[in-house]
Amino acid sequence: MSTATSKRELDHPARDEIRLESVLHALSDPIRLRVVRDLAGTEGELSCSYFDLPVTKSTTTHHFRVLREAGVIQQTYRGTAKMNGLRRTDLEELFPGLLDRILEAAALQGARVGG
Amino acid sequence: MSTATSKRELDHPARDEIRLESVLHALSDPIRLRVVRDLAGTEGELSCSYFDLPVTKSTTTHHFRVLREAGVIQQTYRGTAKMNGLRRTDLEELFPGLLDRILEAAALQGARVGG
DNA sequence: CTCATTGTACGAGAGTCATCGTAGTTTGAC
DNA sequence: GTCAAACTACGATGACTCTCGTACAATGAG
Repeated sequence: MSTATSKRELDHPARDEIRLESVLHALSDPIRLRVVRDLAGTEGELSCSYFDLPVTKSTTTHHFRVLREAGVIQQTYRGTAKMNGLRRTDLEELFPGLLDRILEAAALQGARVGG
Repeated sequence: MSTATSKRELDHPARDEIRLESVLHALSDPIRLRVVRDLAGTEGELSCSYFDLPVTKSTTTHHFRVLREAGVIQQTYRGTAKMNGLRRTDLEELFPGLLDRILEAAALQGARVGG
């Protein structure tokens, strides 16, 4: 099969378990904020290897785990790849408008600073 | 004089030096988020001693400094007191709507969880 | 089966963070 | 000058974070 989902399961917090403080902490790291911005600019999901981050693979794994455990992204295995998607709906229900404002703020700062 | 401002000066980042990551990090701590919520609910400024935080005075000082250095609050001495105010205008110019959304998210979570 | 791709687990190191206690400074009131 | 109130500075401690390297596991292609 071409896009089978593995039995390997990953722990995600339920929607009601997502804490604002954890989300803000997850997004306060430049690398993770960049990942989230890339995810937000894409329809669907992206594999971990899609991102060309300035850190090693182990560190990349770490950052994606922080995002997942904070409830910002949802991860699923597809073959050898691990696909990542924003939990837009959950976040929007819990914290209306928050993600969009943060993304907008990041874009504004990027334009200002030149990142 | 009754409300003189001391010569003791405190370092604040200029508006253009405020970084989104630092603001998010500053707000990702429960105690600091609570302080900011209290400040947001008040017209004008509040002294450090106004807050009844579950930590010692030294730790309180630490948290207010983090908030100040991130550009979230502005601090001035008035007598023996140190007054704290949100940098609403600066934050609104840099990151439109961000602070309000975070405050709203915190309020929603507080209502949900019961904080 | 073999192999390359993709990501994980583990341990370690350097750094930062939240917290405290004690001692000290600054201010205003008396 | 004396004193209390408000806050700071400093050092310490334990926890957590970001980073890495090496070794390992799961998958799909050949």
